Amino acid sequence: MAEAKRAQSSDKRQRILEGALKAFARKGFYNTKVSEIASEAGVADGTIYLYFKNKDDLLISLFEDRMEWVIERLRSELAEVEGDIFKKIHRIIELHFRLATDQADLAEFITVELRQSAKFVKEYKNQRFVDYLVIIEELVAEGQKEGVIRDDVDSRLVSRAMFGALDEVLLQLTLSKAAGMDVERMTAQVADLFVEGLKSR
Amino acid sequence: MAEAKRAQSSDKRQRILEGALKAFARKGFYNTKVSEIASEAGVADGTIYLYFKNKDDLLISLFEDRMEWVIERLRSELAEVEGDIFKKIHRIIELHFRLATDQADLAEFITVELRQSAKFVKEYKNQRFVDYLVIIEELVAEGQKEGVIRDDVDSRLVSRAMFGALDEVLLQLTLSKAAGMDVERMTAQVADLFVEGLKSR
Amino acid sequence: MAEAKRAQSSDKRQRILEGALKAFARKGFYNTKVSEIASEAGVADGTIYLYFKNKDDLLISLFEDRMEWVIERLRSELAEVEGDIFKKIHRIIELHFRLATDQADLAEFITVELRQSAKFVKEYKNQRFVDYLVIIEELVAEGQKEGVIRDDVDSRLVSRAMFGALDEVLLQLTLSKAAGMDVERMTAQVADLFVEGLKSR
Amino acid sequence: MAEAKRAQSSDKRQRILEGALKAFARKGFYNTKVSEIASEAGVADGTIYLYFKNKDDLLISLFEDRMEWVIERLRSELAEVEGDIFKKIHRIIELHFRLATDQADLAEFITVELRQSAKFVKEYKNQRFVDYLVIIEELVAEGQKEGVIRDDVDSRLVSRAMFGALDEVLLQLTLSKAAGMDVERMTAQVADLFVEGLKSR
DNA sequence: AATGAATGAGCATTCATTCAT
DNA sequence: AATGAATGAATGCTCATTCAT
Repeated sequence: MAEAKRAQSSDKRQRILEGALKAFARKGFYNTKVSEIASEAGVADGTIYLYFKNKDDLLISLFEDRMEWVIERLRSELAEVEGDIFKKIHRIIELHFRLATDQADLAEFITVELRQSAKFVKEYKNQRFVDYLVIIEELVAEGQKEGVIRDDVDSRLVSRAMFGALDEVLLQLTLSKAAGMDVERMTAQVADLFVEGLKSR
Repeated sequence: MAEAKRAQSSDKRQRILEGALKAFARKGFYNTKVSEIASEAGVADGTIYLYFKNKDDLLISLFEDRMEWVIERLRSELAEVEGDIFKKIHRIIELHFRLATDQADLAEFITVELRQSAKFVKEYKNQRFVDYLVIIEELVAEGQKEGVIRDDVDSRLVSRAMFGALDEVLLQLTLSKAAGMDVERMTAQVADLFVEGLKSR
Repeated sequence: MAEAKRAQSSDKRQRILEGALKAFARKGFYNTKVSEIASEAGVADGTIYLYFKNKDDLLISLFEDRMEWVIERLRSELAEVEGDIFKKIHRIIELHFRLATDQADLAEFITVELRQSAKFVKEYKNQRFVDYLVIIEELVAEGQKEGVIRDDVDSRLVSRAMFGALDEVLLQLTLSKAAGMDVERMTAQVADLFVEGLKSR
Repeated sequence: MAEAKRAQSSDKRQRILEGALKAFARKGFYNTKVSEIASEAGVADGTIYLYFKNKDDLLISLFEDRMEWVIERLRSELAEVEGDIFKKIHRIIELHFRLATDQADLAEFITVELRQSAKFVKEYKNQRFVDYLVIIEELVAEGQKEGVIRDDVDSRLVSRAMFGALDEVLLQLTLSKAAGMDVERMTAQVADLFVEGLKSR
């Protein structure tokens, strides 16, 4: 019974997060009413406040939850990659772009809301996002140690630049839902761009 | 007299735009009250509505105005560059990053608000932003025609990726106001990353 | 419980309508603030919008509600009248004038706001008001069929004229709150005026 | 020159009054912006305040001006009437209804705004309107003295009732602009109604 | 006298949050 | 835990009026 309850609770919490994701993706944080999230989640308005402190907290929790999921997936996929650093970079890019098709709402949410949140939900240092960057950063650093990646670039800077590039392209992918983008080709091109840019010569 | 009046009007419009830029950069569009913009600009609340249809229009007009300025500056600086395509790409990056120190408010505004606006002010196709991308795109295309840039990447995709990278790094520069950043070094590194990535081999 | 809730809701709705009636009667639609209605009704400002779409809708709903009540009362009183058509006309007039003393606010509201509403809330065809007119009209038509009312007048025209006369006198009664008015005498005189005017000879 | 100026001034004042009449008739007092009146009159917004103290004063002045004109016309037409009191009553009614076709804006304005003004522009006792009523009242009193009108009705009450009847029918005429109302027939019927009602027997 | 840009008080409406049930 | 009716602070926008030119 205790588990049942927890399961139920957790189920409700998840439904609220999903509702919020859908709504935020569609209309953005500021244009989404709490009541819309509630109705999307199939719960009463007040119920949301049993699981989240307020609307801001809901946004933050959503980041935590989804970024955690993304990072976990990234880590596990990277672990599977056999081959050199550049293969891994390729995989990161592929995974990033795949979001646009696999998880359109999530892609839209991250690309659009990430910046707002970083800036306006002051007390919140988006740690998950930092984690994501660190994965790239460490990969680059590793490549540098191995000598396959040039030494004259700052790995943090590179991770930022790469994330920015990926995110912007993802945004484009997401917004222009219509066009039959060839995700594979895009992945190949962007990966190649960075790989060539990063190679030691 | 007519000119004086027009000058004064235009002056008031400019002051409102500046007030809006400052306020939006500081608190974001949704957290900025019209009355704050007014007081920042030193005009009455109602005066804003003599120059702009509503708060949304003010945001859009601000984009138009500032992006136009940025593009103009980019064009004129690019025209001055002597040397090959890669020198020009270097200059674009330099100019982009210089925003963080020269025009902190503008940098903050563009990096944070650009995405929101692209998405929620649906009827507004941010033409100026597209213009900016096109400049990069054309540069890449030109390089491809000349044979110095690899042929196997889509110039539009590259322009997106590059803009994303620049913007994300700029955001970082802007948020971590810690002066410590060596803009020149960053410019050099990012430029080199892309140049190497783009070179024909 | 469901009934209790509905009763309470309906109670709140009624209180808002009463508050609106009082306020509109006192200061007119345009000079009444929504917050005044709320405070008169003992609810929060926002609560009004749970029951009415907006201020206009509140006005219209108030008409619907009160005119319905007036008409119901008129119908039931007419049903009680024993005697000829003229007795019934007498009763209509009496009832109309009695509003001034029995329901001063309602009288003031109807006499003053009816015209405004008819004209400016264009999409609203004040059906209740038409219903009221029709009652008079049918009475006249009935009298004509019976041969006791002259045939050479249009019953719709007469109903309009009679309503106008009653309403104007009621307005006077209402505005000059000086109690001195002898409602019975007025009723007698106006009734006699119309009865004599309408009689077949 | 002085006359020219005065003429010009007076011309501007008239144009403002005409603009106000048109605008008020179309949209009512509260929904008409001062700037709309100004543009209708072909003057600047501020100019209106050279001729009228404020928007209320403009409304009052418009009443004064137009009612004065109506009364003057009524008096002169009544003076022309040859025949008994009842002929004169007939003429009053005819004149009243003729407004609907001759001066649609004025008719609309009077029927709709009269009541508002009576109630909400507190300091203003609409003397012109009272004058109008008095004309009817005196006519009735005269008829009573002559013995042709029944003695048992209060002439003030009758004047109110008659005005109300006329005004309501006029309102109907005005609002339903479409229907090819037969004004003459209506005049005849309403006049006959009151004449028969008022006759001594 | 005339203008119309500027003002700023005023107000309808929204919506995150609470709390009695 | 869950509900959803109720709250009331918050704010974008309007428009009568002013006043420098």
